[in-house]
Amino acid sequence: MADPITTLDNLLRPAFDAVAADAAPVDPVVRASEHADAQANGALGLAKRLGRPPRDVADEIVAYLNDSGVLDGICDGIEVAGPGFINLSLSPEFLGAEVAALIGDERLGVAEADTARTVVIDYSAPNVAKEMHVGHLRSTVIGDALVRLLGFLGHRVIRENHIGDWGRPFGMLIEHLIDIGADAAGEGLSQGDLDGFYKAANAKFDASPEFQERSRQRVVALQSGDAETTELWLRLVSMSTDYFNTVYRQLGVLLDDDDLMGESRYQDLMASTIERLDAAGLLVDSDGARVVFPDGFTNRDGDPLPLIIQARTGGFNYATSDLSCVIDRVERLGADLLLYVVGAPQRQHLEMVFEVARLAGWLAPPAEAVHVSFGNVLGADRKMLRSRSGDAVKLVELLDEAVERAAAAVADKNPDLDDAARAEVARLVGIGSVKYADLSTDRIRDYVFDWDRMLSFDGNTAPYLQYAHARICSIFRRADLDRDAFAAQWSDDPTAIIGLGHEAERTLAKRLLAYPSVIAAAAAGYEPHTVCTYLYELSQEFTAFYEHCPVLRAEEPTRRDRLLLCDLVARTLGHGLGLLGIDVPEQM
RNA sequence: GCCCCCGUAGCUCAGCUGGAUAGAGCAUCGGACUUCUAAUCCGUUGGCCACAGGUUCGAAUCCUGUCGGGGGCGCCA
Repeated sequence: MADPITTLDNLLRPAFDAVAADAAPVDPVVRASEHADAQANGALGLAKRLGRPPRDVADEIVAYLNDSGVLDGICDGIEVAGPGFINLSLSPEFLGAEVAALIGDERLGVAEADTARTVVIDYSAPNVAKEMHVGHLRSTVIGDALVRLLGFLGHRVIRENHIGDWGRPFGMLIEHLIDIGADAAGEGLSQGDLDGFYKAANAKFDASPEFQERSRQRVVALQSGDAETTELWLRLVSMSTDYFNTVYRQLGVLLDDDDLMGESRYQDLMASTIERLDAAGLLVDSDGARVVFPDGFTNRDGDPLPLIIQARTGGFNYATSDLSCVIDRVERLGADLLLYVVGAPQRQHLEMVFEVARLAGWLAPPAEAVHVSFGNVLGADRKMLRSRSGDAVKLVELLDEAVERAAAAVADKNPDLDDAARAEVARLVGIGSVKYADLSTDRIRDYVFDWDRMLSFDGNTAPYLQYAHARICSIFRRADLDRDAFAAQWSDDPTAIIGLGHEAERTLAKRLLAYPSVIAAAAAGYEPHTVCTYLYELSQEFTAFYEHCPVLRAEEPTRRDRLLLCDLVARTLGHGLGLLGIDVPEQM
């Protein structure tokens, strides 16, 4: 029940190698094809290497395949076309048996990774006492999808939420907390008015030299571990993280308090980090600051660009913190893959941090660090998405609006649902739409945020996929069949080969079998949108099947086979969306 | 000034480890509801894949340059 493309690739290799008749192995280059079920393109490259006409080489490979019989029962058509493509048609029996083998497989054909890695995924990272806005949406949603995806492949995944809970602003924030009283502050913060709190503190800081001085002293007290200051700081942090948790629950991501690894957690490691850099001979004094000059980075004037480890004032900065973080993840957690789900502007900084970590020997193969970068969320004007007031859009308000809009759509389209069901569907569809819109385009690009498009039931959207799933559930409800029980009934029956008499069924079977390849590709590139594209194609092919192939009214055994196909589509949709952190409704 | 990312249909996007006439959705126009949810489907129109070179039997895909958009470039995080 592997992807037939993979199966063919493996089976064709010996034939290509035999015709090549030398030691170098040949890639058959098997791809899905419009002209057949699959095409092997490798003969063209091989012909070049052998200095022979491509069609002759292709013919010889086909002859070898026919003589050896390796494709007997698998392919019922092998022919050379065009300049030397080898077109391969899969036999219905083979496809039917392969797809039937998925019925009893909870993993839908996806094997666990050969070598499990320990992966730290750094994502979300909101700032204490600051509102979560759309800027945090992408990191949180993409990171969550990667957590689920890599976890499913059997890797040991460690979630880390590197919240901004330390640094200069905290003197100001703590003093403001004291001024207005912890209870009043708690009330405001628990209601989600984090921006109000931050802005008030900031305004006071700008206006009052006396407040500035208090704030400066408070930072010193915080850094020196003053008990009262620490207690106030902890209150501030916990009020904020409580708020973050409500947003995470609303959004449906896995992050919780156990994943918090804020900047403050690395403060005690900083001194030794600097010592180790010094011992490695990497530290250089530059204008009174202690820096490292990794190769390949230059500043405006073309001079070497330093990574500043310790400022002239003696203070540490985020480079130091990020290096300590690498050490912690590799040495304490035993990670061999560090993923940073961080916006594209941080690229140079992260590359410098990674390079210095390599120079210091902290990031030695097989351990590696990857910047999983992403673009901005844009408004209709193609500029950074802003609220009407010009501020960043609050994430909670965005999510509330998504659910409201979905509720209106559901009420309009399916008035028969009762209030509770409608509210639940609206939640799944609304939140799912926002997440899907974020995940369904190549993350490296900016994307345009458009309510109407993401909530549309047409096109590559969450509602379209969710609707396909709901329709399948509806078929089983109509037949008074439990999906799981029905699948279980046939999962161990080797005679339950699914008949694929209609082209739409055949197309669906091939798509279902391609799931493992898609998951592998998505994981290899840290690209959730690969899964989205696949699920959309699956949904389109399902609706074509739905239009052309009656399920319940079909004669046995076609009825059974179509029900099994429906179940596999529903499971694949549910599973794939699940990997993206999106839930599927039973009805819509 | 240097570096990075992006540029595919009117709009929003796939395709980019090179493969046969470049795909979806929206929008346009024309069809399909006594039939498992028409929240759907089918058809139609629409492209010098930013531009110019190069590599190759073959380039949207790889290389170089140009143009356009965005971002980064020493003591904030």
